[in-house]
Amino acid sequence: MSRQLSEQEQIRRDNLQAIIDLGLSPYPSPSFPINANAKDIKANFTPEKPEGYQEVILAGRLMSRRIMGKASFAELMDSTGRIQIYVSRDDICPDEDKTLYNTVFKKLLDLGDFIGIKGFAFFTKMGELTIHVKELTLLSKSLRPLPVVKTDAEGQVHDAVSDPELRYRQRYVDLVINPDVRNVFRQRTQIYTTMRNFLNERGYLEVETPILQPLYGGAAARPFKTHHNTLDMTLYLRIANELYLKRLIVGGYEGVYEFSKDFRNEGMSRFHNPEFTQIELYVAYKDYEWMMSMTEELMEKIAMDLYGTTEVQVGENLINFKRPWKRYTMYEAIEHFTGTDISNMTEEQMFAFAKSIHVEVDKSMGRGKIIDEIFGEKCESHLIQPTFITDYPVEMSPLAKKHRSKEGLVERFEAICNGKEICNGFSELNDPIDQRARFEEQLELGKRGDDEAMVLDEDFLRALEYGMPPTVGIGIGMDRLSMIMTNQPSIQDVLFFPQMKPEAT
RNA sequence: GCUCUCUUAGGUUCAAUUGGUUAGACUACCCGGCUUUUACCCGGGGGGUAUUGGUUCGAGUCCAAUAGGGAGCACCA
Repeated sequence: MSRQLSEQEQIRRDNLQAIIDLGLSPYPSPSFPINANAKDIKANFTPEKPEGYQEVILAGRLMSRRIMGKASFAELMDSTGRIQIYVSRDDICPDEDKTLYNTVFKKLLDLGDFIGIKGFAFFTKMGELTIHVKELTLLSKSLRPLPVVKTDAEGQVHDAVSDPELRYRQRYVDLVINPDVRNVFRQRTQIYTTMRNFLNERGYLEVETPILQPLYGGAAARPFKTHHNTLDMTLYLRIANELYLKRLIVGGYEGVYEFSKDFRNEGMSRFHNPEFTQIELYVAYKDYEWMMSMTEELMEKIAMDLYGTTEVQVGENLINFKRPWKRYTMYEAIEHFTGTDISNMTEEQMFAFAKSIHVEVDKSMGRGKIIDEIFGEKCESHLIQPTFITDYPVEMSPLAKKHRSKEGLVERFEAICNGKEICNGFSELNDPIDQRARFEEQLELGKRGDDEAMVLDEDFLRALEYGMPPTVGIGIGMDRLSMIMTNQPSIQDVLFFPQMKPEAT
C-alpha cells in the first residue's frame, strides 16, 4: 500500500499539510464562478476597449511561476490555453497579513495546482497580455510533479515529453502538457459530429445493438469469449454489428447506423488495437454505386469541417478528398499496377502469375484469395489519393450480393487512402437461400481449420427469410479514419487509452 | 507468435572518447536575492545508470536472462 514518495512528492504533501494547518482547504467544494477563458481574452481584449475584461474570473492549472520578491508572474492554463497572470503581494494581501502571498503563493503552491483568479486584463511593458490578479483562490492541490514543457519566443518547444510509454499509459499527463494531443482528440470528436449530423440530416437512425452476443458474426476474425453466470452460457464480444443492423432493416427501418465498439482477439500493431470503433451504416433500396457517392460526399465534408479544405496533409502526402474519387475494379487495379490482365485467367494461371511477380501464394488458396493477395501486395500501398476498388471475388465476401453481371464477383467496394483501407461496403446479400449456402461454405472453411471463418447464424437467416429489401451497407474504421484525418502515425495516437501490457510493479 | 531496436537524476529532455578518477548539463525541486518578467535572471544545495546475473583489475558502456516500450513481419480494420 505505502509507496516510497519522491522528494518532490514529499514536498508537495508537506505543502498540502501546511495549507490545511493555515485553515485553508486544499480541495474546496463550492462552485467557482468562471466568467472568462484564456482564448477569449487573448482574442478579444484590447486596452482601448477594456470593457468586459475589467473583472474576469478564470480557473485552471498553475503551469509556471516566476517570483521576483513582492511581485510575480505565472502562467494559468485552462481548457482553452495558457495565459499569463501577474500577482503582486499588496494586491492580493491589502491588509497587514501577507500570508496569502508570502507563504501560500510563493511557497505552498506548486506547478500543476488548480487555482482560481479574479482580476483585470492588461499588457505588460514587454507587450504580453496578462491578468492582474486581485483575488487568488486555491481550487485543488496537485501532489505529483508534472513534466515542465516550455515554449520559447521562437515557438520552439523544449523538453517536450516524447516517451510514448508515458504518453499512452498516463494519457492524462500527455493531455495536460501537450496541447496538440488535446487537439487531435477534439478533431476525432469533430469527425463523429460531422458524421452524425450528415447521417441524421438524411433521416438515418442512430441505434445500439448488443455487444455481448451468443454468436459472433459479420466479419472474419477471432473473437473474445466470455461467460454469463446466470444464464450459464458462453457469450462473445462482438466483432461486428452487421447482422444486427440488417435485422433492423428487416424490421422496417430504411436507414440505420451505429458507432460500434468491436473486439477482435488478434495481433496488435500501429494499425490494430484489440478494441476499435467502426461505424456501420445500412440503407434500404440503394446499391453500392450509391453508397460510393455518399461516401465521397461524407469524407469531403469531414475534411472541410476539420480544415476548411478538402486537402489533408498525411505524413509526406497531401491527400485530396475532393469528389469524385478514382474508381478501379479489382482486376483493373491489378492490371494497372502489374501490367497484366488476370480477369480471364484460370486458377492455375493466376497461381503461376502470382509466383512470377513474387507474391506468396500456396496451394490452399482459392482463386479469390490469390486475387486478394496480389492486390494487397502489388496495389494497395500505391494508392495514396482516395480510390475506390470495386467488384471483389465472391469467396472473400460471404455477406455481399453477387454482381449483377459479372460471374464470380460481388458488388463490393473498398476505399483505399494513404495505402490503407478506410472503408468497406457492399450491396447486401438479401437472398436467404444464397446466404445459407455461403454460411455453409464458411462452415467448411472452419472445419478445414480456418479459425476466422464465420459461423452460421440461424436467427439471422430466419430474419432474411421474412424478407429484407435491397440494401447497401458500409463499415468505416473510425480509428483508421481518425489517423488519416489528424495525421497521426499510430492508432495509439487516436485512442485515449490504447491497450497496453500491465506496468511492472 | 517471430526478428530488430531502445531503457541514464523516482517530473522531463539530453551528455559521458577504445571498457578507465567521485556519471555531467538545462529545467524541475529545496534555501537566499529582486515590484512588469518571459525558455526570466544571479548565488548555493540534495537526488541517477529498468531488474537479475556474468566477463573484467575495472562495466552506463561488453554478454545473457527478465520486464516494459518502439519499429517491422504474419493476421486483420
